[in-house]
Parts: sequence; C-alpha cells; structure tokens
Amino acid sequence: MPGGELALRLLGAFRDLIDALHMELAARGHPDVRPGHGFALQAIAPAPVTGSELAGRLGVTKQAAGRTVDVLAERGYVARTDDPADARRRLVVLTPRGRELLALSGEILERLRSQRAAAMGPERFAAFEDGLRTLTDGGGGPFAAAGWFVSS
Amino acid sequence: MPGGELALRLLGAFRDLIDALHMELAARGHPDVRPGHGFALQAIAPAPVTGSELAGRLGVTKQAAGRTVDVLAERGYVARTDDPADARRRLVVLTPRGRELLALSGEILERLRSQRAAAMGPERFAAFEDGLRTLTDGGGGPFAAAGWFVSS
DNA sequence: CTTTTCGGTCAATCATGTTGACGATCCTAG
DNA sequence: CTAGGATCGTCAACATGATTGACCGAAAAG
Repeated sequence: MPGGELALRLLGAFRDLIDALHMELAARGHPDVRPGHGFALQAIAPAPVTGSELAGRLGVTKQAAGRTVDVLAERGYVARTDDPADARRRLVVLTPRGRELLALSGEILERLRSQRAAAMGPERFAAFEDGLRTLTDGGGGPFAAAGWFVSS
Repeated sequence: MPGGELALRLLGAFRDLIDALHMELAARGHPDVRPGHGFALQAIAPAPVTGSELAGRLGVTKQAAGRTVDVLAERGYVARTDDPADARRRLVVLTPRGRELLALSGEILERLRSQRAAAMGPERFAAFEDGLRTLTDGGGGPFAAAGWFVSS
C-alpha cells in the first residue's frame, strides 16, 4: 500500500463511520447536530466546563469555543449556568437532550464497529485495532482535531 | 476498543500523517500548500481536467473548485489553458512545480509509512493494512473528503 | 435555426475560524 | 485593605472556504 493510499484510507474509514453515525442520528431525532459538535459535546460531558477550558481541549480560541456553545445551546444540547463561586465563569453543562444524544451516539458507533468486526472476522479486526492503537499511542489529545484542516 | 475511540484513532492516525507531511513539505520549499490542496492536485494529476470535473471529484461546487484552482495557480502549482476543441472549457494542468510537489509528497508519505511499519513490526503492520483495506473497500471515491467536516 | 444543456464566473450569504480590545471579576503581594 | 495583574467572557473586525442563485457565452440536440 503506497503511503498516500494509507492516509486516504484512514480518512475514508473515519469518514464512513462518521457519515453513517450522523445519518442514523438524523433519522432518530437529531438532524441538526454536526460532526464538529460531537467533539465539543464529548469534551463537555465528563463535567461542567468553562468556555476557556473547552477552548483548550478543542484546540481553538475561547471565542470560537463560545460560538460553538452558542449553537449547541440554541439547539438544546447544552446550557450555560452561573458559577456561584466565581461570577466571571459561566459553566457549560449538558442538558438531558445532550446526554441522550451522547448515549445514542455511543450506541450507534458501537453497532457500526460490531458490524465491521463481523464483516471482517473478529481475529482480523482485532489485529487491525491492535495496529491502529499502536499507531496512535502517544499522539496528541483526543479532541484537538476540529479545525486543523483549513487555512489559506 | 469502544466505537467512538475507533473513530477518534482513525482520525488521529490520518492527522498525524498529514501533519508530518506538511511539516516536511514546508521545510523543503512548499510552505504554502495546505492539506486540502493535496486532494485537488491529486485529482488534477492524471490528466488535465475542467473545473466542473474537478468539482465533481472533490465533492464541492464548481465555484469552490474554481476558487481552489485560483489559489493553486497563484502559488504556481497549476495553470489554466484553453481547450482548442471547446471554447467554454478551461483545462487545468499541473506545472512543473506542481509535479515536483506531488513527487515530493509521495516520497515523504512513503517514508512516513515505512517508519510506522518499522516501529510496529512488519507483520503487525501488514495485518493492520490488510484490515484497513478491507474496511475501506467499497467506500466512496478517494477525493470526496475535502469539505465534509463543516456545516451549520 | 431554435432550444436546451453545459462550463465558467459574479454576487450575496453563511459557517467557522482568527486577532485584538475590553469590562468585570478574582487573586495575591504588599 | 488595597493596588496590580491574571483570568473569563464577550464585542468587533476580518479572513477563509463553502454554499445558493443568477447569468453569459458556447456547444449540442431537435
């Protein structure tokens, strides 16, 4: 496999997964969530975060993170709450709809993975995942991937 | 490996490759080419194409493709030529600099792949590539990946 | 020859990111 | 306790890359 083909296939595999995920999400009540939003939601899920923390995790400016939060709040996935301990901070938390979306996404992704494992054969798939894990261990944080594609 | 982690690692592996590629390209005389441009150049390389054909291959509108060609032409990687057989068409061709860039990219990607294969062990890497190939066979065309990440 | 299709471009708009600046708030050293 | 600095969130201006809609000239179809 030439080096260029390797890169193309990695992207293709990722895109196939994400496209299938969002097709299914759209069909199940979440037509207005975009791939990029998933990163933000996953970064918000573990615990309430501030805009600055979110920006750091996503690798964007705090202004861009704030804008993403605006969109997610408009669509009902997150809410801003005041921090009683610090009047500067506005904590972003998941709404029930946001939690539902994450749970649904996890379930769908799990099924997509199972389908691929079954189609390929469990042993071959395990070997594939083993290689992928080795390839990506030591890479940057999991979320710093939203906007790196663009530029002049 | 949970389904979400699978997707994240696929993207991470791709991003690592492309980041390393463009770091190296920048250091070797091509600091102003962007990841998205690579897709366009590869789509142009096999034979002269029109803007509409390019748009189809990249999965964007003809206006967006035309704009990409503008940028690549400004930077000396492609040139527009008139088609003597059809006055409507403006064929886009690679310049020598464009061909040099593609050759260099292929060489660098090949080395990046070899490094990863050596680090992991040739047998494990072969198994990994075998799985990846199986996973992505039957997927969409190779280039329809430039702009799918964005949206409202 | 007329009508339709096709290729390319212009214009307006949208989505997403950036930098720079700024008020409000908190923290900390004196 | 207070003054200075750091942090959080936001506003404004701008850049980039994409979109839709409209249009003109040229080719193809009838």
